Amino acid sequence: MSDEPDTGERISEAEHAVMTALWNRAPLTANEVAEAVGSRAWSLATVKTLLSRLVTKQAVTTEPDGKRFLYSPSLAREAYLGGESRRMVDRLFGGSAAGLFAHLAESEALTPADLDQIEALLREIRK
Amino acid sequence: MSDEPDTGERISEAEHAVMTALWNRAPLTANEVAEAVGSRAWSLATVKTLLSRLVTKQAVTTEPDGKRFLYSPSLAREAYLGGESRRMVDRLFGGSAAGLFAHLAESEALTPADLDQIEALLREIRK
DNA sequence: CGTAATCGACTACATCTGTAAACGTGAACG
DNA sequence: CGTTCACGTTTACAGATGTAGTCGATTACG
Repeated sequence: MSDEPDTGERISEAEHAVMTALWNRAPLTANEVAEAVGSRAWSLATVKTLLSRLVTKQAVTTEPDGKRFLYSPSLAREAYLGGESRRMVDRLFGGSAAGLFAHLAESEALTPADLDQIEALLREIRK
Repeated sequence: MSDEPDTGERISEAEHAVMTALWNRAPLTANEVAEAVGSRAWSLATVKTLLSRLVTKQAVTTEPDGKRFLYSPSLAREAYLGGESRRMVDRLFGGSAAGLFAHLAESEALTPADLDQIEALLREIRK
């Protein structure tokens, strides 16, 4: 029904790490992605598998570059964050962002810096 | 290292639905849980499997009641929400709650009611 | 008492996920 | 020109998850 980045396909945690690398800098070769996600200590094979799966899920596109491929994110980071954070707020707090906020506040999960920024954002919105 | 509700074991989405039923009202029999999560249209067998897995994960405890069991949440809702929301904020927003908030704000995911509540909470915290 | 209903426990099985090796092919190098 | 690299593709496999059927014991009903 459309050729947009398929938002319906769920992206797993490991895949998300790959997406993050590509969101930070793209296009990248498989090797570069492997380096970029270095913290995970994945074998190159693993990274290739994840990239393939992401291509299948249409979250990443490829562009031939000589004998290899350059990978770029097709799914925008914003769209992904939007979907995921909405899912989470829905699932955990019945869709109430205020519920989430209340929880973070109660559990001391908010740093003073967070509070300042949030306050500033609120003022901005209310302006 | 402790006999507390095992926070380490991840709870899946389906399992979370069961936990929600138990958090809303407990103890419940397997049948009652099945009714409580009615929206999911699971067979009773499925609910029983999920309950078993939750017991294994030590997120739910049982108490014999004649020939059957009464199930109660062992893992507190607050603890679960805390863990999950933290995970999400870490994963998606590099640990910045303000980042999450900014995203929700930008994507128009905040209702006026949310804004009011958050503002009130902020004032409360700052008091 | 015998049989049916009820329960939890065990088993089943297709997907998805994490992780990676094996394979085939074309390019680069000696 | 043959062999080794470098890549993408295919295949593998264990563990988690979604979903549910089967089994054995126990209870309740007739």
